[in-house]
Amino acid sequence: MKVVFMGTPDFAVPILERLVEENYDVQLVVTQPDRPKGRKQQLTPPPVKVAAEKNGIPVFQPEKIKNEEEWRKVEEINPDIIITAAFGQILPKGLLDVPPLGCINVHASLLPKYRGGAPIHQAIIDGEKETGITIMYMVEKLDAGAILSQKAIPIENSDTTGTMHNKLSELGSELLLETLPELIEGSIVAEEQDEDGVTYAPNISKEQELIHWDKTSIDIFNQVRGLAPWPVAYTTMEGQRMKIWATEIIEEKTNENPGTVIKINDDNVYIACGEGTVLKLLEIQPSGKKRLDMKTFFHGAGKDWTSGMKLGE
RNA sequence: CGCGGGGUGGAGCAGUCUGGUAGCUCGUCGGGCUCAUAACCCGAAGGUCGGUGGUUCAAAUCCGCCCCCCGCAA
Repeated sequence: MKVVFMGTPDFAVPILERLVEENYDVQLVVTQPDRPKGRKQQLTPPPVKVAAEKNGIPVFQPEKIKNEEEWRKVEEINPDIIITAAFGQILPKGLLDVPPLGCINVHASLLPKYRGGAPIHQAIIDGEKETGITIMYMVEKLDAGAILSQKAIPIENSDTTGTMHNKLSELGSELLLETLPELIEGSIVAEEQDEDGVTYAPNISKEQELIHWDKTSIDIFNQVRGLAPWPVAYTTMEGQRMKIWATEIIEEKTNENPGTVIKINDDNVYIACGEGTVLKLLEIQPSGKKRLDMKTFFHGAGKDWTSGMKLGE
């Protein structure tokens, strides 16, 4: 059985690798073109490309798979199935119709919730207590196809997008390997998504990275861990940008205005949030500096911090 | 050549503008106090000040080139 795998970032790598390990005949890996990355704008291959080359699988990097001359190249392989995971491009109808077993996608949410490109981030930002993996058929509309299988896992308070990303990537590869045999046998029945339960998780925008201190400590706590380790929530201090990597909710109330540094003792810093709630900072990163825990920060650049200062200005 | 911050004992920083014996908050090690301690007191070790070339009687500090880290932008 010929498999074509389509994926791009780290999330897709374990999924591809497990397929190869289980001896699925992955004949072609389709991934995004190398993109300039970082300060130096260095052309960097996507992680999936690296993994594919390591396994000696041919790689195809179309600029736009929508273009017929591009997807026809995939058709030439005559794949029995196309499996995607965070590919980053929408497959055109013509290509969706190519494989006899269909095109299936490994998506990091419990569909119909969180359709879109940032399901893990959004679930955590929303304070969800669980999320999961959905494997579904692909249709023209984004993440809207009939569901083949689904598996949930809890989101702990200690989880961030980073930790969930790893857990879900692993869960995704497991679920895929469980689902594939059933799909091939035809013993599985796909279920249409409940359109009433649909929510969306579009890619994180710049605005979502800024912390609004008038939100409650719980909301900010969730925002911070939902954006860690990428792209990371930030605030400002005397005009300087400052990333917030980790926080802790404090069960106290305050009358201070949101954003005010209300208390500093030793390495503990408490910030007033909305509705009188309080948040403690654990790890921050001033612009141009490295990520520091508060104790370390106060040994150096944070020496002059005093209560009464305001964040977000 | 995209914009900007930075590289100073193990950590985080000051000192650079106005060259002249390298400092702060911690950590480490030894000793003391204590029932005890992450607390307190006393003492010690530890730095070619990113690299390289230059200016100078003298360079962490001024000038040139290179390397690395980070924030923004893409």
